Amino acid sequence: MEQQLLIYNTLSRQKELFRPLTEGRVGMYVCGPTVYGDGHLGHARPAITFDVVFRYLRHIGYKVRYVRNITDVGHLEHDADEGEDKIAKKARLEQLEPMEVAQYYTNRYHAAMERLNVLPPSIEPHASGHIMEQIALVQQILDAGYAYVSNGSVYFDVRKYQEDTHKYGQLSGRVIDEMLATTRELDGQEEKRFSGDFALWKKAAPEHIMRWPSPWSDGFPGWHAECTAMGAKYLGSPFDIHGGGMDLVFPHHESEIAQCVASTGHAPCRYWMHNNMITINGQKMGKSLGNFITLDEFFTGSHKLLSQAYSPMTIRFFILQAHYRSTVDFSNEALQAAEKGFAKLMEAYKALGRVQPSGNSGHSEYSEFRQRCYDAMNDDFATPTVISHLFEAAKIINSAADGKQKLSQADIDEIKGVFDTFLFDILGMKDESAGDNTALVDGLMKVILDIRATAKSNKDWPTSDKIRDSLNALGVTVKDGKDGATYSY
RNA sequence: GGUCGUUUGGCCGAGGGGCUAGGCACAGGUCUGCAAAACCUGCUACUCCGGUUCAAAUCCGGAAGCGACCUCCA
Repeated sequence: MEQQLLIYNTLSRQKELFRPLTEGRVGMYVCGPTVYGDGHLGHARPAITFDVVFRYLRHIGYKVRYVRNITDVGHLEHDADEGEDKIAKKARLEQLEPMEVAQYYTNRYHAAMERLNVLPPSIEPHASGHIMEQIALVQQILDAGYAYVSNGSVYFDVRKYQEDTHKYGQLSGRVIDEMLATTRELDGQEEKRFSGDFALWKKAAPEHIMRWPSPWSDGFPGWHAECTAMGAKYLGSPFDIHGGGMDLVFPHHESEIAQCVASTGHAPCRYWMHNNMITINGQKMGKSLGNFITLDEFFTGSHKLLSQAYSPMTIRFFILQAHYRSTVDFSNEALQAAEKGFAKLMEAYKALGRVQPSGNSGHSEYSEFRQRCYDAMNDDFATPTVISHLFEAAKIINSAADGKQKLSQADIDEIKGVFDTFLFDILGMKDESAGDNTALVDGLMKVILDIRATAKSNKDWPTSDKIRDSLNALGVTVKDGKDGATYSY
C-alpha cells in the first residue's frame, strides 16, 4: 500500500504503523448495538467513526471485511431484575416476542444508519444466530481449564488466567493482581469463586423467556462471548482491527481478550481502536440524566433540549469535526455551526461548476490539497484536519467564483477531485438537498429566476422581492451574483 | 477511593518546543435597488503553580476543574 497509515492502538497506547496480517486484506470487527431501544447519538459515533475507517481502508486499496454484530441476546440487567436480559425485559413490558422486539429495533437502527450515510458492514451477525459457536467457545475454555461450572452457569476463572498469563488488565490498564491478593474467598452463597469472574454461560431463571439448551443448563450466553465467537468465525483468529466505544474497554474487550487467549493461546486481534464518548452540555448522556436524545429526535427536532431539527448530515459532519478519540460536546450552538459549515462546503463545491477557468494555472499549492488530506487521514484518521483543508479549498473556490483568483481547468478538476474523494467518498458526506427531482426543480427554478431577472431589469422591485421572499418562506435562498442569481435550499 | 484521560479565543474544535489550523458568532469594509451570499479586514487563545530549555500552549513535576471506566451503556 502506498499510504503509510498510523492507527492509535489502545493496547500500546500509541500510534502504530498499520500492517495487515494478510497483504492487501483487512478484517475489522466493531461492537454493534444492543437492539432493545432506539439509536441515539452515542450509537452514531462509533458507527460513523468506523464507517470512515472502513471507507478509508477500502479507498487506499485494501479489501476489507467489516463485521459489526447485532446483540439480541444476553447482556444481563444488573438491577432489580436479576437474571433477566435486556431484550427479554423489554419484550415482557411490551408484550411482544423477544425476536419481534429485536427485529423492530434492528430495523430502526438500520434506517437511522442509512440516513447517516453509514455503509452497511460486510457481515452483520446476530448473537442469537450463533449460540452454537458460543457454546463451543465456552467448552473450549472449560477444556483449557480456565472456566468452571457452578449451579448450571459457567464462569471464567480470572484468577487462574491471571496466574498463568498475567494479561488480565493489559488493555484497560487495570491492576488486577492486587485485587486478587487481597480478595478473600467469596462465601458459599455466591456462584462465582472470585468477584472478578465473569459469566460465559448463564442458567436461565424460570421466568426468563430467551433461553437455549446447552451442556450445562437451559440458558443464554455470557456478556462477552458473542464477539469472541463471531469475530473468530468470520475474520479468523487473530484478525486485524477490533473497534468499539471507549466504555467497552473494560470489562467487555478485556474479557474478550481473556476468552480468546484462554481458548486459543493468542490475542484476538492486533489493533484495538476506541472512539470517545459524546457529552451533552458537558455531561454524559444517559437516560437517568434526562439528556438522552435519540437520533430520530435529532432528525425531527422533537426533544426539549433541541432548538431545531438537525439533519443526518449535520450530525455526521458535527461528529467528524472532532477527532474520534476526543470527547465531543453536544450543544445547539455547536450543531448549528456544523450545519452552516457543511452548507458552506456544499455551496463552494457547487460554485466550482461556475468558475470560469483561466488559461494559466494558478498556483501549485492546489495540487497539494490532496496530499495534505491523505496525510491527515494517515495520521490516525484526523478527520477534523481534512475538513479544515476542505474549508481552505472552499475559500479559494469562492474567491475564484468572485473573479478574484485564477484557476486553470486543471486546478478546478483537481479541487473537484479532492472534494469527491475526501468529502463524499471517505468522510461519507452527501448532498441532502439533492432529491430525485433535481432536474425538475432546477428547471422550475430557472423559470422563476428568469422572471425575477426580468422584473429586476425593469426595476420592478415589488415583484422581484415577492419572488425572493416567497421562495425564502419555502426554504429556498436566492443569491444574486454578478452573473445572475443562484439558489440553494 | 482506584485506574486512565482531558483542560486551547464569545462558542465548537485541530495542532503539539521556535513558523501560532479551521468552522460558528461578532464588528468594519467591498459588491448590490435593498437583503442574502461571496470576498477583504479585525477579534491571536492555550487552567494554575513550579521546573527543563536560548526558546514551552507544546516536555517534566505538582495543584485544581472536568470526564470516562471500576460487573447497564457507544
